[in-house]
Amino acid sequence: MESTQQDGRRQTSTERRRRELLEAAERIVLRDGPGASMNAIAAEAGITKPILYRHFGDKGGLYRALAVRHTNALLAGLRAALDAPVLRRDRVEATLDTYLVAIETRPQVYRFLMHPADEENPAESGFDVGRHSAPLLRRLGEELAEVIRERLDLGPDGEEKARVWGHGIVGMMHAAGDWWLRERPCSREQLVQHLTDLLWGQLAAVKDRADGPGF
Amino acid sequence: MESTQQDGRRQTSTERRRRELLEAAERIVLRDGPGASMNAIAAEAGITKPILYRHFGDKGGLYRALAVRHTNALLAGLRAALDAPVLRRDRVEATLDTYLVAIETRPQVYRFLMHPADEENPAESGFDVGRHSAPLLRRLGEELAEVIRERLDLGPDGEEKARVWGHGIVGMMHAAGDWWLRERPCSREQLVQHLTDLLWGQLAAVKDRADGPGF
DNA sequence: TTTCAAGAGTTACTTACGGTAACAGGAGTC
DNA sequence: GACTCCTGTTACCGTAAGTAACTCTTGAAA
Repeated sequence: MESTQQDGRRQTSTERRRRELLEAAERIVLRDGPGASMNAIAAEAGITKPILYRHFGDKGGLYRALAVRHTNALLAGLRAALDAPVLRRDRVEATLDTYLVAIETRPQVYRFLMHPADEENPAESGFDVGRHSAPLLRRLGEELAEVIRERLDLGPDGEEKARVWGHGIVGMMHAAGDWWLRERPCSREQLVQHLTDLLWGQLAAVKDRADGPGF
Repeated sequence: MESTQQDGRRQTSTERRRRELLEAAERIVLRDGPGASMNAIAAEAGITKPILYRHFGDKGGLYRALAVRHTNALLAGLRAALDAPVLRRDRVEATLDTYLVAIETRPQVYRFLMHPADEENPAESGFDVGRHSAPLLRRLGEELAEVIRERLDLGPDGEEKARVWGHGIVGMMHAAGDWWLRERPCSREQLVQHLTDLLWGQLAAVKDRADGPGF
């Protein structure tokens, strides 16, 4: 009994330490971008490199641990919007908006999670670094595919179609959000409306221009 | 006159050399992935590092030059499909298919252009490197937005909507293509059909499942 | 013909970063 | 008291980006 409790205490102790290290890492990554060095992170935590390596294996491990944290938070929010008991179109709008609010309110975290390149000063580290967008986007795509599959009646090849749509819609949301966050050409509400219009078939329904070639 | 000709000859000479270096770089990048070292590239070209730096400034410059090459080739193909004098739906299908054929036939080039991480052996270079997807995707999005704007009558805020749709559709194509290329869950034709169905408003039109909650 | 300018090329170096021994306390446990 | 485990250190290795300083060749111009 006592030994079990002891093990428990030790476990929580190392886990707490790990959390502290992750928080230090996060501060530095938010300050220096994904190119932050292990030395810098260790210094911020008040220790030296080898401890980081003992906790996270390698730099990828540390970054993965950081990414998992934020990814889980984002996914929880999206799941809630996706499961809301409202009309389909409202649900789509709510989900898009949830995602956009997330990237709008914490752009640094977003850049870390999604954006590989063009960080900070281009003279740094030669070219670029960091990047984990692919895993996150794939997770999002699979989640959405599952929701689509279990909600919609897509006929014989519905399984396949649901997955294509899931990844496609996530990609649309991601690319549009990335561009919007960079250029801010319109309000969030307008962006959501435009995207929902697109998903609601307006591309097929809208007329050709009078003056264009118009096929 | 003679001096002008001289300058011309010198210019073409250095440009030819630059092209040769880029071709060597391409061979190595295709062999070693985006983590290819400048030393390896120089060796492949039969020279040493400083020459590469004189030609391209830094590693980013070299990679950018490589990316521009392929990006231009891809864009030319897409523009042709986008401008074909056929019905709108056929044009959309042709454009999607053109993109998918490109990434299917030269996946290594695609990975280099788009994909930052998960290359090769994960133990290399600590974490990951390379990446320029953002510039390419942004260019594609802007191109598509222009086509949409000049072809379709989108009403008062059509300018804005065209840009949102351009980036959104490109993102959809990219994400779906990336996932498809990795998992190959269906034929290219089926993928094109599913994506076109999505863009044609099937998400709005399709019925709820009989057994689901069905909002 | 000599001279000059410029490009191609080299060796050898610096700097920085990821990652790894090897070692030194300190706190609980048998 | 010896054992073990965790935390922490210093000092190092390998590799890769990027630079400085020098040489060689070539082609034009005086």
